[in-house]
Amino acid sequence: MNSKNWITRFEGLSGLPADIRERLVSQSRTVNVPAGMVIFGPGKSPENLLLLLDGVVRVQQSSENGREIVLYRVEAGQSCVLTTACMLAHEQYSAEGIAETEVEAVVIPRETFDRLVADSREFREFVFTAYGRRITDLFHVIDDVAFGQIDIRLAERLLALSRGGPEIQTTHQQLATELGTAREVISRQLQDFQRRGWVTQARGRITLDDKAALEALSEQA
Amino acid sequence: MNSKNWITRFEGLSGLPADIRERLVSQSRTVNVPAGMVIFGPGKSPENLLLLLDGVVRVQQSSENGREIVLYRVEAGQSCVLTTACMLAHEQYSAEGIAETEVEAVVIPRETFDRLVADSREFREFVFTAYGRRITDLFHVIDDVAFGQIDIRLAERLLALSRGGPEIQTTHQQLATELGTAREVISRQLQDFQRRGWVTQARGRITLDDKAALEALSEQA
DNA sequence: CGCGGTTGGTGACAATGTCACTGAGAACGC
DNA sequence: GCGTTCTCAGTGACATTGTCACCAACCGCG
Repeated sequence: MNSKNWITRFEGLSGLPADIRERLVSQSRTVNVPAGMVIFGPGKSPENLLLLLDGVVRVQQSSENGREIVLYRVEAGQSCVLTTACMLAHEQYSAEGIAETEVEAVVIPRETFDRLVADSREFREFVFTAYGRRITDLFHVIDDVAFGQIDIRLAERLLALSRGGPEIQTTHQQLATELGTAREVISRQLQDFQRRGWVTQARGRITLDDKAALEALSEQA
Repeated sequence: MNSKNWITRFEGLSGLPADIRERLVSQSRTVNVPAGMVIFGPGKSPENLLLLLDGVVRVQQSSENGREIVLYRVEAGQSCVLTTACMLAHEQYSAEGIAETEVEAVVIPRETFDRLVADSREFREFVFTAYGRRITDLFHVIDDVAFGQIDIRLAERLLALSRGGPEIQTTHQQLATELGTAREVISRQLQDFQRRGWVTQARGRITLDDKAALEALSEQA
């Protein structure tokens, strides 16, 4: 990614006036982060706003007893905005962000971010729109966890993780973390799906044989 | 509330420069809302930022099957910031805000809000700090719902709702809504607490007889 | 007083989570 | 190759929480 035209990759930024674009580009830099790296987390508060050019960042929360739940994912073309609230509020984030793949991102320093918010209505709109989406995501998580049934949630998540291809590389434990439940629960549900011929399992790998059926189930939500 | 000095009631706003304070006061107005009124919700997106002078707004989410859960409360001296993300993002809020008591609030129009964010670093800090708190609240809700045990959560909530006095005016159904669970679950837990001598129940009313015990339980979290 | 709506109690059962343990593959060193 | 060790998955027993159907006590009101 050597181009200065990364701005065009962000829907909400394309309308920025030239001088603001100039500042965005000149006062930021791009970084590459290896897969698996913890980008921010408890005790490691984010000092910058990240705009993802490539890769995926998974944001999850851990509880004391060791269980975890995935809150949302930040994908290429999106930004880690929620961290800005924490970085400007100097507050401790209880969630952590992990590079799920190799990640390439634009780093905008706190100070630059603040000035852009001050100087550009379009940038403000970009930021608050991104906030709105994330907050909606969080509401959805709460709804799911509080009221959703596991089989439906699992079907949904399998489809979301499959992304076109029919095969998913994952363990039961990882799926349990996705949904904030226990591994055994996932194992049983997957066996149920397998009995019905909807999926095939192998060690560390799940094949979706009947996506239509999974979709039908997930739409009962 | 006839005073123009409501600004002093907001921690984060006291540092605003004189001209900004002037604009805040002149371009806003105060409203009084009766208890029980729905301030915003699905199909009724908020058009303004609210700063609460007095009273409490309860923000909750409802699912299709009729169950509900309380997300957080906005109290005097706080603001309904999360609505700003939705109002600027033109996005549909799935949560609703209800005046839990009579409410007196300052109304800041969208346009004024946007300009204040642009022109004042202190105001930006105020806004993002408020965001940070709310988001932390949401994380806490997710943690609770996903991993918390009911008895502990109920004890916590009883203490939070009691606010000094030992008595709470509420029904089992309302408590169920607080925690996103079913009435029967609350009924059983309260009976358990009663058997242990921690609370006394009457129709629509609960007395906390042994707060220490409830606190001990809630701190097992 | 009787009536209807609200509130709370209860038992049976379903769904999910917890615990303890087993066995099957994969990875590694020798 | 061969065993050792670790990760991953399967299982039964049980605890907790949620669902359903129903009843009883209480309240306000005509």
